[in-house]
Amino acid sequence: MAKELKELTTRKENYSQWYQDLVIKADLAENSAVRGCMVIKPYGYAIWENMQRALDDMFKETGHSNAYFPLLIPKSFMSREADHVEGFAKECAVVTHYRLKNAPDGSGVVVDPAAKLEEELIIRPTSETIIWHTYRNWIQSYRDLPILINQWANVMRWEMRTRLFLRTAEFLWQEGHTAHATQAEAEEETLRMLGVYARFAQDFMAMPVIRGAKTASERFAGALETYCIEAMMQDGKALQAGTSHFLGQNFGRAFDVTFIDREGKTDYAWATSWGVSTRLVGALIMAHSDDNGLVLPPRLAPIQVVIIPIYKSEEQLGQISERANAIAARLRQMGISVKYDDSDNRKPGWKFAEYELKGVPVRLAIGGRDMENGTVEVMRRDMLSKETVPQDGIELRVQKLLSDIQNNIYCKAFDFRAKRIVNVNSYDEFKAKIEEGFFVMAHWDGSAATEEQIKNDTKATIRCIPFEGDMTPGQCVLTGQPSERRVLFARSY
RNA sequence: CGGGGUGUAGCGCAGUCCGGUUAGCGCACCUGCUUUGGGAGCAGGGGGUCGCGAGUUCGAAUCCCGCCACCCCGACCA
Repeated sequence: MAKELKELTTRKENYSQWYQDLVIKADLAENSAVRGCMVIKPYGYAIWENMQRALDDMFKETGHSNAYFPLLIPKSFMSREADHVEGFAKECAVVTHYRLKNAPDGSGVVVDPAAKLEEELIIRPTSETIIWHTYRNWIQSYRDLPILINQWANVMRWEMRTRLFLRTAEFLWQEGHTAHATQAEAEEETLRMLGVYARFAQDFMAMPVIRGAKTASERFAGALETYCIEAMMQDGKALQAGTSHFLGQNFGRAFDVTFIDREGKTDYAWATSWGVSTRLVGALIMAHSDDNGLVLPPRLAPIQVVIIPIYKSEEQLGQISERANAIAARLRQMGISVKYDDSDNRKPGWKFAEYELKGVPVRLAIGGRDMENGTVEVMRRDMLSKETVPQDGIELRVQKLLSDIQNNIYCKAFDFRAKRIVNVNSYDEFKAKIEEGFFVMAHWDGSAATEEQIKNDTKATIRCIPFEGDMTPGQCVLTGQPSERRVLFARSY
């Protein structure tokens, strides 16, 4: 195994340490000088850009448009919706002044007390309030509805503890905010977008997810119903990978957004909001990586194919480059992103290890032997297996391989999860399986008190009430009270 | 905000207990030669407010006092 990777703690030893090291070694991101904020480096950002592109296409297909709303939100907006303010107040950064001045004693700059804002501004932790304030002016009639808008933005939540990509004080995300004339339409939209997220996770991230509803205590602040997709990381912990909220008329009422319906009656608009964030990059890493580094699904990999020459002289490099560039050009014509790495300050072995660390799905190596035989060595990252094949027809072979890899990574993640989901019927078994890192399907009596008790005992929370699965009634694993159906418990990030 | 830990070259660390030459090692970087099919070898070279401040001392990375920053483990969360 590679030298530098040996320095990494192994996945089993300390998973979260391993994760952080990997993010840094693979050059995705680093901690910044600002508390809890992250610098996303070019390679990490490229993954996010690929995610953005795919998601944005899906949003367009479902009729949404992008727009942009202000970063700063007047403090008073936050208090318009009671649950919303309760949920977010404790993690808001607040702008109180608009000017600095030189310190009288020459020690630097200080906040100018004379420049105190009459009303403080909140750095958005989410944009429901500013957006619904704006929608008020956009909506008069049912003919103005629905409004289907998405925003790509940064938000800030002053979290106590942060972790690269998974939880940072500032993060990048998209937030969809829609307004509808009827409850049914808004509910449909909520579920439609949850479906978009689930498809994105499975088809692009190669990450199977469980769809379901949050319990009342885990609901988004101000929502009537919160749906989510939950994914299993390789340490068995759950990661909430996306949420979609049915907000009812709460924000319509709070911001006085009314419209005249077909019958001429006035009603409040119905709302949804939904979002995914740069946390997905963290999810991608934790779902697939192995001890050699990242394993990126081809559909999101910034570099899908890397070509590495193995040469003994400048002259030989010239010949290999000619061949490699021709292959690269044909692959690019097929829409495949290719890097030809002929840098001469690294040896082939170093490059092999480096691109494995970075999760490049396919590696082609061409050396003197291959030039004589008309072959190329193909390595697939997901299996770490190599084979030597003819250069003729390599493009189609690579194209097929990329799709095989995409598929295989998904299957691997799916199998991993399947082995770690279990039905349990006793509290002892429950505790044991949670401790082992399982997703546990268990009966719950529906009360917040039980949920809380289980969380205190085991650190496991109800991740969701799944849409699919065992619907037979039973008895609560803690209290023995009647339960309509099993729900999903796990420890989570 | 509680409990633990760490600050020494771009990165990773040793040295601190028990004060004493010019502060050291690995990686990276620069130069040269040999190498190149799994993280190359040799030789030479550059790079340091030892987190900050104040103290003890002939002498402080090391001891005392104060401060700051970051990391890990909890409580909070996309």
